[in-house]
Amino acid sequence: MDERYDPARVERAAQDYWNSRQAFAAREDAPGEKYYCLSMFPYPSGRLHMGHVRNYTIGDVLARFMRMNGRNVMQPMGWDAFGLPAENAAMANGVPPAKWTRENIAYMKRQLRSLGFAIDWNREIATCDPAYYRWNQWLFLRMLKKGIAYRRTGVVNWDPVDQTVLANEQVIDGRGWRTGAPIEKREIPMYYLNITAYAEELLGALDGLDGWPERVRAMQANWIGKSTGCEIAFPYADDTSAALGGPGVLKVFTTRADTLFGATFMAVAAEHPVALAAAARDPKLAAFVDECRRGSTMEADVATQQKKGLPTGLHVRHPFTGAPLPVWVANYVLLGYGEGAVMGVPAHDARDFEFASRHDIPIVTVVKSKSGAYARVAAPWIDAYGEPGITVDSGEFSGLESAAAVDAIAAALEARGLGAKRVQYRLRDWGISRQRYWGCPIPLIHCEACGEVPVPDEDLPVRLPEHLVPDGSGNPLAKTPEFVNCKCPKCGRPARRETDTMDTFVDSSWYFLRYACADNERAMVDARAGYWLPVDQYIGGIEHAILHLLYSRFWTRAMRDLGLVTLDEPFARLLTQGMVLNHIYYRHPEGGRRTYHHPADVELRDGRPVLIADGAPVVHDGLGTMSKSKGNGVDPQKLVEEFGADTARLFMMFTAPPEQTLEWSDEGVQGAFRFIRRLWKAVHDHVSQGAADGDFAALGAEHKALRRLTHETLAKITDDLGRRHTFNTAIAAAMELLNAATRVSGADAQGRAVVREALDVIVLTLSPIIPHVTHVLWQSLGHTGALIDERWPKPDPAALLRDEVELVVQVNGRLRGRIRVAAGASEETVRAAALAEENARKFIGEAPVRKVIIVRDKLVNIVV
RNA sequence: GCCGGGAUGGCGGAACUGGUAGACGCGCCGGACUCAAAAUCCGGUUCUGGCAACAGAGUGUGGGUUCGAUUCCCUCUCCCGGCACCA
Repeated sequence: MDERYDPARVERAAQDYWNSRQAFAAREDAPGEKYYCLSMFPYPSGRLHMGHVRNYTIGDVLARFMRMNGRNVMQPMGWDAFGLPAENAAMANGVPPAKWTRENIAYMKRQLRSLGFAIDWNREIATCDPAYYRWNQWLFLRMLKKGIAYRRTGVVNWDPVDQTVLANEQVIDGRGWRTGAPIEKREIPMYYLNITAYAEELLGALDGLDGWPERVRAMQANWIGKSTGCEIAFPYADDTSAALGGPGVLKVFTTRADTLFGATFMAVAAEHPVALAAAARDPKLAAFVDECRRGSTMEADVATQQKKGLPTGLHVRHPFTGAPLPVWVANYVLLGYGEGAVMGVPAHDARDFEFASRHDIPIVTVVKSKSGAYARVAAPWIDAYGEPGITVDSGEFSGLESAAAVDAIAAALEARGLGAKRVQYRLRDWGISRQRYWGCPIPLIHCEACGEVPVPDEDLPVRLPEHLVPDGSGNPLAKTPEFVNCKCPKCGRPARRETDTMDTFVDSSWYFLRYACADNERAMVDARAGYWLPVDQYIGGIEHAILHLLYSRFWTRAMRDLGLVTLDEPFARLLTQGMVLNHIYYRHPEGGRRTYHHPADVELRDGRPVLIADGAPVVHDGLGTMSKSKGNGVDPQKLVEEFGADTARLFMMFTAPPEQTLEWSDEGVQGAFRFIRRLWKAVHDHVSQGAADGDFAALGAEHKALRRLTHETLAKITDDLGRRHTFNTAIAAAMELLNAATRVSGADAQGRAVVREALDVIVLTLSPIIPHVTHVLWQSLGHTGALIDERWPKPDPAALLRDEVELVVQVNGRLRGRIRVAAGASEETVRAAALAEENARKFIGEAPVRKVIIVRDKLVNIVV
């Protein structure tokens, strides 16, 4: 073998071997239990970034590990190819999104191949291919028929200058990102998927997802947001009946019906009918309603904005006392949640308290919390005011515990027909219509005579014309007559094709099913999906913890209810990897724009960051995700060219556990490269000494210790890779073993045998992480078979036995000494040895020993 | 604002079920090799005191439970992810 490690040569050799044998093509009839290993597919933005490298390396390590453990592994890859960035690139460069996207895919595919991932490229899909998205359309029509999809109006951001709908991220401080024009809200017809019908099931099934991180399950549960409460109807007072043209009720939903007697006002959303009716007669109110409607609908904005309100002058009546309650319009009440109206109980709700204090609305205490001995709620607000307790001043419902009061009040309301207990979810239905070009067309035709008509199955897919270039002023589809103009499938008269496209979350909600049968042109899924699904291990960024994963769980169930799959949950186990960060440095010249500088161009002088080029200081802006705008990205391509794919993979896996954020470090890359070179040299030195045919029959203490370490390390790496997914500690253990193996005196036959065994174990167990170099080293070590076809080794129990163990001796929990005792020594022996330990005795002194705690094979704690 | 997560040497991190804090790597310091440098190899490296043995302090803040807490409970601070049209 070569004395020098040459990554380019090694990686070409290994990849040529795998490619020539189609080593990673997955077959349904191959032996072994199936293992479907899936990493979230990338958006083809142009170049791979480090987050991708990290994501796909994690998946690849698991896929290769499982393959060596006898599993029939499938690891596919594809492209989340529709979306906004392609339209932005088109506007900037005048290139059609289709061309831009396909070129990006070709380039990124080459990059992925260079990293040596064990991917079955035969199953590759791109969501922008008609062969894929036709099934979006096909399923959408079935959902429409079954009532899972439906049409209603929804609110969008409207840029009045560009005459176009903007995404939330294109709205900056309430203005269009390109035009700077104040954004208006518009209500337009859209299609929705009835995910709320599945809320209960999606919530309940979280308990069974024990292969998912607890935090993701918690986030999903909170997102679904089930609350059990009470619907309460407040009858209109005469003024409100008059304004709305007849009697009626104002409905609210509350989880705190026990505070009903503390309600001193009502608050409704700006779009609520009562608000609109009042605004019609009051210009000031109309202006306020208008202002609210212009404001952001983003939850974060709504929650942090100043709470504002105006009285409508109208009233409703308390359902029990009949007392009139003023109705306010408030900007913190959303039409989309609950009934679009809330009852204001300032004494027991922090938000209502703030609102009432500002507007001089009375505060009436009706619950005494068990802990707080207050008689009356008064400023400042304390959390105890909002806690449940015993009701007071609540008529016939006084003196009850909150829970009992809720029950009693709900029953009384129900008897009067003014309310009932009800379950409410925070989750909203999923609006999938996008007024954009680069997405999957919604397969509907609008006919003046027949209304909304589905495109017949035989006409699917509705193909997206690929030559268009968006210019930022509306959806180019709508301006393309050959797309829009069509015949009504029902009556044959001229009709208009729907020009909205689908949310890209639709594309990603079922791609994992399509990998199982990507070549099937006749059906969306077939029996092979039954074989491969569910995904055994899904790997992706934590930023997808809620939306993508929840939509996929819903979509899978929808397909189940349409009889296409028998699956409930698509992803059995989930690993959410952390982001890849790098330092951010910038300069901010007077009156100029910030200029960012790459961390590689910055060094520390006397603890202060300066630009190497001119030695003048730069500002350190902490750590952030690698991005073009912050100028702190590192190109995986350069990394692979300079150090090789194995170093890139090793660095990613070693530097942090997968779920944590990972900090980029050029020195860390060097360290990873150095380790591979050290491993190469160790194998080279070993094999250049000739055969290693000694046996393990009568080893000396030093060789016995190395052999024990070899098998302890094997056991640890197996556990770290297979169960804990802590690749960093697995690598650390392999490094320790290499350090020990290169230190042992291995010139004699037995020494050579134990060193050889250690090297075999290191090469085998690191092969999922650094597959290229280990592929070549395995051959150098004299093995004839290919490493990828080897079985994962098992530790030899005999090698793990110890004669002696070292115990820590503590006095009152403080470390005072160490003792060595025979393995399996009795507690009495251990106790006596500990009490005899010299340093420990100094600390025991004359004091009587009160207790001795013995933790087997670990420590003895003497309590005095 | 709400929901979720995090904070350990100079740095990334380890300590898995309450039991030796700092594995492994980086950086730094010293040495070997070299005409020299790079590379490589060997040794040291939490802080304070001490020649040393050893002692004291120490896991973001303040408190609690325990023989024993980085780990469990409460409080606060700061950082990160998500908040429904970025993907």
